[in-house]
Amino acid sequence: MAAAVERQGLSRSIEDYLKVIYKLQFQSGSAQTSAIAEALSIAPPSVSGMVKRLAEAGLLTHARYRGVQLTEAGERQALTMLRRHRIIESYLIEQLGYDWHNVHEEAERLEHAVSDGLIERMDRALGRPSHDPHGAPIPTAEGEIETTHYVPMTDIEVGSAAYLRMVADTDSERLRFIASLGLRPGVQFDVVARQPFNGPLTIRLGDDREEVIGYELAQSLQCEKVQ
Amino acid sequence: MAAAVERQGLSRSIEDYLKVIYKLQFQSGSAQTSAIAEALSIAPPSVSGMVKRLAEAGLLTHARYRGVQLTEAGERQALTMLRRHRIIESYLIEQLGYDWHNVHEEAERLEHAVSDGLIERMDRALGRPSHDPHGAPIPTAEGEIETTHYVPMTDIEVGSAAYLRMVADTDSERLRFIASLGLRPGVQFDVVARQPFNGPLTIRLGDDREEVIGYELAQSLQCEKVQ
DNA sequence: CAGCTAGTTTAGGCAAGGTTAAATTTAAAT
DNA sequence: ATTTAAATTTAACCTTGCCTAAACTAGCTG
Repeated sequence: MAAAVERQGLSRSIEDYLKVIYKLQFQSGSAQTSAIAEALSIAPPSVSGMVKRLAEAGLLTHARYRGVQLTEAGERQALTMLRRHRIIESYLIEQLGYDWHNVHEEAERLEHAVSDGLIERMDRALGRPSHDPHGAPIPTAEGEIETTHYVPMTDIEVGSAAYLRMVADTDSERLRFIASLGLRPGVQFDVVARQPFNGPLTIRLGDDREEVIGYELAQSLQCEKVQ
Repeated sequence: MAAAVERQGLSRSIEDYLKVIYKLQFQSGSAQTSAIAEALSIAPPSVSGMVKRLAEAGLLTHARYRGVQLTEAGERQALTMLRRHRIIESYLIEQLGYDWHNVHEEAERLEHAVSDGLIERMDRALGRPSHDPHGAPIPTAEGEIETTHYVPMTDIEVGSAAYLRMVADTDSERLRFIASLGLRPGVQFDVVARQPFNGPLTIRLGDDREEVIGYELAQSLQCEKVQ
């Protein structure tokens, strides 16, 4: 079973698989072949092949025709990748003048090339942040991560207040638009109106400015209700 | 002939080949299969195979059983890699507290992952240096490079003065030792004595401190004579 | 409970970039 | 002018990670 668990240099591909599987498991509780393929933009049979190798390497377990489950070793590695990605994004924004919306691609490449030592130095230079600029929690070097599940903005009732906590970092155009509305992780707002049939929400921000937000966009904004 | 010259994403391997070939050509005027293999720590037949592909891609020309010659496209790409490597090393040392002797390996991985945009930002943050901390010239974004050939310390006559200009960045232990002697690019010194039969040199530094330097080490220290 | 569909896996291939062993060529040395 | 040693190339093969086409479950639906 636990064949070559403790190897150091996992390939770029393997690192990507583990990260994607972790995210799928976190979101929907399971990771299926087609979902992995979709997320990595590759064909499903390629996933079947890789999954077999990852299972042999002890990084995940696999029940035929059912999904896939990361082992502890696999999850540890996935969290390492998440930590790298989020620290790199933070560093590029804080220290090198990148914008919110154009760090993802750069981090996606760098995360496979940096050493733990470099991540440690970046982390120190940043003052050991707990979250990245998109609001995503940064796993610790020991592999611990805050697992709060926020709620989409569409779940906030009219009349109640909430904080915006997290936005997905993957879609550059979407991020640009979110920023143009003055929305950032941490801002507080009230939902003042919403239209039926998955219509847009109207929210009021701290400076009494009101913004209208389409349903789909609102779904992607992870929030926390004010008590 | 000039098949796929203008492609954007060259593989890691190809980038390494081009860089190594450029360095060999610069040092000894030619790049032979075995020298390339040696520099990349791979077997000579692997080089033959790759050389064929690189020639087809228009990155170099190849005369059977003779060496290899970069084309303009190949040289441009090699200089891009050199620029990346040297800016990354500079950045790690200046901005992230790395030491002289432990940046090479990290830069060797990062140089394949960074975008031109990131290099530009690092360059700006550093104040657009002309040389890296080992004294190596940094090619411009346009692919121009200072091609001064320095002389090894062993070529400085007893009694004359010179500047240390450049040290190789590849050997970590050697760099550590060089630093411990107080030697850095830019320091001036006099050669006060040398033993025959490739024996050690004695030099005097600015603060009148004298140091004895073995022949082999002295050969690796690139210097410029004071007029 | 039989059948269909969607999702998954197997089979067979391909390209990149390595390997070792054998054949060639160059160039140096008798 | 040969011979020979060293360097180079060719041949045959391996691994990784992807592909398409075809075969196979699982589980819903009638």
